[in-house]
Amino acid sequence: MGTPAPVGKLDTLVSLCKRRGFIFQSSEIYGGINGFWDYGPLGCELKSNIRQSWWQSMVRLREDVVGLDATIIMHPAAWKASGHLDTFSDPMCTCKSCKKLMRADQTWEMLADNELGASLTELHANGQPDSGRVEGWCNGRGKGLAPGLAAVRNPDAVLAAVGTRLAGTAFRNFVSLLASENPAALVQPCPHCGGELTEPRPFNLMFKTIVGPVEDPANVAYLRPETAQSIFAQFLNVITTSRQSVPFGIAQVGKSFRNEVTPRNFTFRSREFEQMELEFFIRPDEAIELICGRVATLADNPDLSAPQENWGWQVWHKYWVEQRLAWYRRIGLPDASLVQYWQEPKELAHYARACVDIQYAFPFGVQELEGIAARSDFDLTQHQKHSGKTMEVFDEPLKLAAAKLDEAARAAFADKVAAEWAGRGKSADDARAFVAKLFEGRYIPHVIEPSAGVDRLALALLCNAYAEEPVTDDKGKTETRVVLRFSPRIAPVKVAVFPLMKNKPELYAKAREIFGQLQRRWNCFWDESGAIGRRYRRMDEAGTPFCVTIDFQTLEDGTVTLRDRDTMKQERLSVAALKEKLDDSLI
RNA sequence: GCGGGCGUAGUUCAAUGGUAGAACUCCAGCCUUCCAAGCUGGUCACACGGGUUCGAUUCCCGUCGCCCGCUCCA
Repeated sequence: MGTPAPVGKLDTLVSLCKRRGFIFQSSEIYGGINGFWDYGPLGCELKSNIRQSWWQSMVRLREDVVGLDATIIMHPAAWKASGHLDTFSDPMCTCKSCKKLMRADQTWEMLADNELGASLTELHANGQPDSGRVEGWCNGRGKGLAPGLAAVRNPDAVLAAVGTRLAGTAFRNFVSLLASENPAALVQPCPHCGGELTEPRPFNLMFKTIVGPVEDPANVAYLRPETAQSIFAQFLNVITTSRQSVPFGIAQVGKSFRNEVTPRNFTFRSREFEQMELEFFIRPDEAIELICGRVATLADNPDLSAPQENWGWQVWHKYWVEQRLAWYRRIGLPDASLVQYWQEPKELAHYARACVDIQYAFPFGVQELEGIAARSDFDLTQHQKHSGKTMEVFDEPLKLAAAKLDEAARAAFADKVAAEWAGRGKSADDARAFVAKLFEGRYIPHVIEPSAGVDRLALALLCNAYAEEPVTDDKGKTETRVVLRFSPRIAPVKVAVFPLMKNKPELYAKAREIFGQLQRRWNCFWDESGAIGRRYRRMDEAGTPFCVTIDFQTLEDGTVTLRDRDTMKQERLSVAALKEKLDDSLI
């Protein structure tokens, strides 16, 4: 086997994807459209195999996960509840000097976090800036830190104009005075260079559309930016019809849409993309404690091979991380190419308790394939608030466990939970109301969310599979063989079938017969044209793991040759043995 | 959205103010008893739209797309 050559530049892969029919630019005959990609004959098989493998492992092989296939367009209120309507339309500013783009509501925060901000804070001296120092700063250090700041570009005029107003003023006002050519109209400075920011402009990260024939603001709806929300919105229907109870999960695969600022890196960041999401609902830790007496955490070093009754959210979260990593290994991504990135507490969304990114080392950098978040009961709570429908479940074991406690034990438990919640900055009253519900066997489930991108994974599999290797023929001529070493389980075409020669009718007929048999079980490819070696190489570029050739010996003893993509070795075996071998490799 | 670079067959590259050329690929035929062989023939391109010009693939403008950087990434 030759040395796998990593895809150094994405261009080579993009070119192969087009040449072999994996991925095309959307609407290419019209010049293409930025951020949208189509999957050709091989690409759609690859994606289909990814989806099927995911579904198999997440739904079919489990008894505690069921499926859902919801619409892309939902009631707009769902997006209000989820928070997307607000967070996906953040006003953005551009700096007129350095041209950087940033969220308008974060500029002060960014300033507070950087060197420029620190330097200005020092200069501000709690509202008692020294005018000499300010002037010195503008002529000195400020030139490096804030080349765009008005007071740096033009210190004499600006400092004269603001005069004594610098003293005794608040920090933001102080900075704004330095940032403005016109002290009457204060501007907010760019946190990067001190330059003038444009007025905040709205950015719409969700695609809008109109439902119904009348184009009226009341009819605005959105293409979903994630599939997860429909799972939460259908939570009650699924739980009442599926005979599942917490802990259990709802899985969904489907398209999502985000009006990305910058689609980049081939299909990696697309505006239309496909997600594979699981929302796995679990009991709140407090319920586990009532039922089991104690909550298992990672500190207990739990065995993660099979779920246990006493697992708290932390263990469930870790369990899903391990499950997902095992799946990536199974479909052919080596451990060495995967990175587990545990988000720092300050990076987490406010409702998230933990989030792990599973990242892959793409040619353009280590980037996220999947995020596994512990989202507490945030989502269901939001939908409960906005829809007015209760998202509480009734948990019989919990009610029975609570019934065994006497008044004193209940009070002690309530006190303990109230104290814990207070420690996390939550209201003690809420904690007591929550505990009262728990004693009735009721709670809003918490959720662990493994959310993966189909397109990103397809790209990772392509990058991982791509290899170039030198091949020397009998005459000593060396050429480069391009081969996609997909795991057979996700390879778009499993078996290619070739008659050794096409102008021998008996050979041809036998080959067609065998092709017909294999075709019923696997995605097969028929190729009768060109030299046999050429046909093998074509299949190498498509990533087809096996090629079966029917030759004259087949007519005599019924055996065929099976050629292995990776080793290029051949073995001769009967058709029955061939099927068995393929079964072993492909299922 | 901003700045820079780029845009010629499927791919990789030429040439040109006067109707675009090659290699490989692809297709067909012949040949061929296992790794891109050979022979013959064939298909396929100046991203799109304006402008200048007798004439534009070439010069100019705009749009779109791709790449790089900034930015965004619940």
